[in-house]
Amino acid sequence: MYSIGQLSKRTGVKVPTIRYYEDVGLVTAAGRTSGNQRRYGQPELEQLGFIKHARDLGFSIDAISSLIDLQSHPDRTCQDATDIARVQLADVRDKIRQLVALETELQRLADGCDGDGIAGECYVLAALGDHQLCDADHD
Amino acid sequence: MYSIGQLSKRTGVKVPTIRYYEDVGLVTAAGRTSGNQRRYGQPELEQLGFIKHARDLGFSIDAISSLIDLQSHPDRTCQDATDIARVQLADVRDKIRQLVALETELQRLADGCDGDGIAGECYVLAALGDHQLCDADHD
DNA sequence: ATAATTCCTCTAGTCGCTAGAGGTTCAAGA
DNA sequence: TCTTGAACCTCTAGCGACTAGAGGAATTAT
Repeated sequence: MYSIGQLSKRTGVKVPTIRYYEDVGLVTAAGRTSGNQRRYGQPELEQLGFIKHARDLGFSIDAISSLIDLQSHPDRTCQDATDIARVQLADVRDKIRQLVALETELQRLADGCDGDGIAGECYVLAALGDHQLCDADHD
Repeated sequence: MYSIGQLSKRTGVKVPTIRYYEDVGLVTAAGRTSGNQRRYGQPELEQLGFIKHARDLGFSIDAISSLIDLQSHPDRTCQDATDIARVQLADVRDKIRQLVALETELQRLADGCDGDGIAGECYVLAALGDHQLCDADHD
């Protein structure tokens, strides 16, 4: 049996976060000692590991809920889980695409000025004020 | 003179967001008609464009505040503005690095299962439950 | 003049936590 | 057994950057 602190150390999920997950119903309420402290077993450890991994991959709490539902209905087809992963993948690719565009512009921004000038003629400020100066391939 | 709605259309910043920016002091409070409606001129349009552009680039409200301070003190050196941009650039690169790692794993996740199986033996669910199955180059 | 649209303020909600106050329980050493 | 100190408990409030909705007033177009 693990206390919430031990569970936290083993999974890397912070204590208040575990309690938060219980609050929002992502994990089922843990058993308690006579003194009202939470106690966890192996299954809870594994489930929290699953959640941690999914959160690290950027899945929303909602998406993770769906995945957990799937786990507890193993007779349902795998399609749903794959769909959730694909949506997530598309999302990540979109973010990458956007960030790379931003990287390019920020690079030009940071390079355009050697930092020696005065703010009145600063390229960074000018570029931010005038979208024309950038490649305009971001939003 | 523009109403808040016209300003919104021209800048692409939503009406409630403009009011929010005024609330938190990012833009100075607009002038009002006798009927208490906000009215804007060209300088406000340009400043909001600046803010929009900076937000699109991922600058925080705080960072933008600093940049605006710099604009209004054009005698200060450009160094500060460049620093802000560089920090932002480092941040973006870090995010890209992380996302690319995630992309790789999600790709494998989405590919591992053709969606025809049942959830009980779904690769997505298994992979999320067992970090061993992934390249472990993310968090 | 009237009707439709836009505007106003205000409060509360979103997401995924995080921080802090004030109090209780547990585990280990003396 | 007692004591100490760490870990636990609940509860409320806060973060960033908005977004939504209620209820009402002003503006604009017909």
